[in-house]
Amino acid sequence: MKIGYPCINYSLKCSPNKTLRLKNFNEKRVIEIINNNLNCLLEILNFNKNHEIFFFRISSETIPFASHEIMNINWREYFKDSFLKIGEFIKNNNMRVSMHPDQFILINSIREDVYIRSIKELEYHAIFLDSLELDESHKIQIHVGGVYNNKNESIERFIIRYEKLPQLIKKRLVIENDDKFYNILDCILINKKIGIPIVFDYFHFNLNNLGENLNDVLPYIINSWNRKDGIAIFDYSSQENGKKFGTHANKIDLKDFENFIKLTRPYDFDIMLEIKDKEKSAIKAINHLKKLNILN
DNA sequence: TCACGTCAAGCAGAT
DNA sequence: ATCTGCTTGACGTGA
Repeated sequence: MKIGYPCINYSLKCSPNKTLRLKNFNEKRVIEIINNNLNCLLEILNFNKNHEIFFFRISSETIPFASHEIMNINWREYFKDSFLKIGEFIKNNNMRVSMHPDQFILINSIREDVYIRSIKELEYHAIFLDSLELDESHKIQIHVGGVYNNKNESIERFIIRYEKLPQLIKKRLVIENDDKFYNILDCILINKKIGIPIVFDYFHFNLNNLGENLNDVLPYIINSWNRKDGIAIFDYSSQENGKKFGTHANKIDLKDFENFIKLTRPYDFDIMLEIKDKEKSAIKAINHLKKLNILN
């Protein structure tokens, strides 16, 4: 079991998320920014190593405009040395990383242009992880997508398009149950047809379910991950008190976290903490699991 | 230097 | 038809 957090580290001064506006795009500037982002990523991974954090979500913004037609540098080649260095660091320290493209990535979109752009963006994520020379246990997670007034057809479209994806994307792509549209039962249904692994989002499960039991769905989720995929990935968050239902917590609620851990025993999986204070909660969670003798 | 409107991209639901 | 949340940081213009 590895514990991780997404994209940013507030304890460090650097940002791995620097970007630039499209209208200000120029080659020199974007190279500087990518350099900054990659250096910062390595700095974060080093921080993580020092705090025994072995799971991390890499920001989709690491290479700004990577899949945009304006991108005129061969970034894979240009930053080859950095990629190899970062990849080595991840492998040498037995870390796992993942990526999570944002809400514009919809392979089941009814709009052809959105579908095409989504594939390009997924390709960027896949090439990024391939450039680090990481095996396919390092995943790219997306939601199933839009509903477009017909869920069955939209699931069918997802399946058909998934089957057609290039192998470099397919080998890394995993789906996550979301808070509004595609619940865990939908994900299990899709997994049964195409075998795509399922990221189980515990917070979304609590927000969006049809009354199914956690214990009934857990075996399906765990088994959706094959040997080459690594162990399952779970996303964890809890409700921020006093905020609108569905708002992610600012800091970890250790009691709720412990309850989640107890409810999911004895399964083993890696946990991405989607909590706003990032590394602080990850450190707390790890310490807590050590106290419970779940981590050593 | 600072504040604040805006940023490549979609969808769904509310107004 | 238009706005807002998702989820949040960071850019960069204008004062």
